[in-house]
Amino acid sequence: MMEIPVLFSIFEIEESLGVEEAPLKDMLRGTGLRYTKQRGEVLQLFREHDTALTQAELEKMLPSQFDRITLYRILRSFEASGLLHKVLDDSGTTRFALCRTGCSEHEHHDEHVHFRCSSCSKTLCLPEVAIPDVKLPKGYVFGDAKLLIDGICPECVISSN
Amino acid sequence: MMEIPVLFSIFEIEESLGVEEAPLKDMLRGTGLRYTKQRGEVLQLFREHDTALTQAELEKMLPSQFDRITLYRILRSFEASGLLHKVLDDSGTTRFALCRTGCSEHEHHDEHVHFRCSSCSKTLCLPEVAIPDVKLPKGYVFGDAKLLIDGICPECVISSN
DNA sequence: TACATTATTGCAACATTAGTGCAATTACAA
DNA sequence: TTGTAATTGCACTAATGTTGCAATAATGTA
Ligand SMILES: [Mn+2]
Ligand SMILES: [Mn+2]
Ligand SMILES: [Zn+2]
Ligand SMILES: [Zn+2]
Repeated sequence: MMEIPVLFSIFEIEESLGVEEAPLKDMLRGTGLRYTKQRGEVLQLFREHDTALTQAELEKMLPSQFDRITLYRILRSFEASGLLHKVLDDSGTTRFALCRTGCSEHEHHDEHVHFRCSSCSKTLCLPEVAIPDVKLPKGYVFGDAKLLIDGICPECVISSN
Repeated sequence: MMEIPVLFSIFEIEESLGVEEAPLKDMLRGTGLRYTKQRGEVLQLFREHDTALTQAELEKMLPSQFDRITLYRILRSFEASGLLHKVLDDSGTTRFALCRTGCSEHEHHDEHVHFRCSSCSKTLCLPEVAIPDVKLPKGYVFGDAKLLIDGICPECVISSN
């Protein structure tokens, strides 16, 4: 079959993906994951929000409606490759948030505090707040720690004035 | 109808409930909850364990098999009256543990660390380990904190020698 | 003890979340 | 362009969470 002339450079093609899509591709490929429209949309949502999100919340925000199971598997694969981390909760549903630099498929480094606002019920990552050391009783071997603080977030404090 | 003679004193009746049942009654009534066989069994299980338990785990341990919904509601009512508190988890199911003294339906005082052993996967309450203070960024109002530490528990450390 | 009142239980029904298997489709690299 | 392997969508199943309501049981009072 005849070769079709190249109409666009690779850069023009990347640009045609939109402002954010090319970096998304890099982020995904950097972890060994293939880029798909669905994965791009999910990752983009996490980049637009600094909050931990549930699957249900994501479904409402996604630009294209795709299969629930696909989303389920995307979240798990993102976690496995160090793109997302689970955020502890006592609600019974799983929450994920974007990992900061340094997380990989081998190890997560999200030793920061999470904050849940009891007013707007958002769960925020506070990457600048480290989890303080805790002295465990004799015999316990420390692995890692997760800290969730409940309270009122700055936005809700302001709007309540 | 003829009056039936009293055969047992109130103390003998309480004793006939078994060693632990009378105190259970007191615990429940102290919080305004009625004593029932089902509630007694659930509370007894929590008293026998120093770990946080899921509904599924409780169902396997309960001496009498009663309705799933009843257990669901017992756990929620126990939490509401300050008998149990939720424990952080990322498995997707809710975990409860026995509250120490000082919790009421108005307020929970479980500012202690929880420890999850990655070997035996038990989640233990460490009431003697307080959650350290955390300095939040400007604008955030602190409510309360929950800290879960992953690692190896003393029992599992010993048995791995 | 008997009764009235009110809380609790069990059942039915439904909603949400989790998870697996497999065939069709798509991404990627040769 | 094409082959291969990863990813997706669909069907289906399991587990957990939640509410309404009628039957039942616990408690206080007479
Ligand atoms: Mn985070
Ligand atoms: Mn506890
Ligand atoms: Zn808020
Ligand atoms: Zn252990």
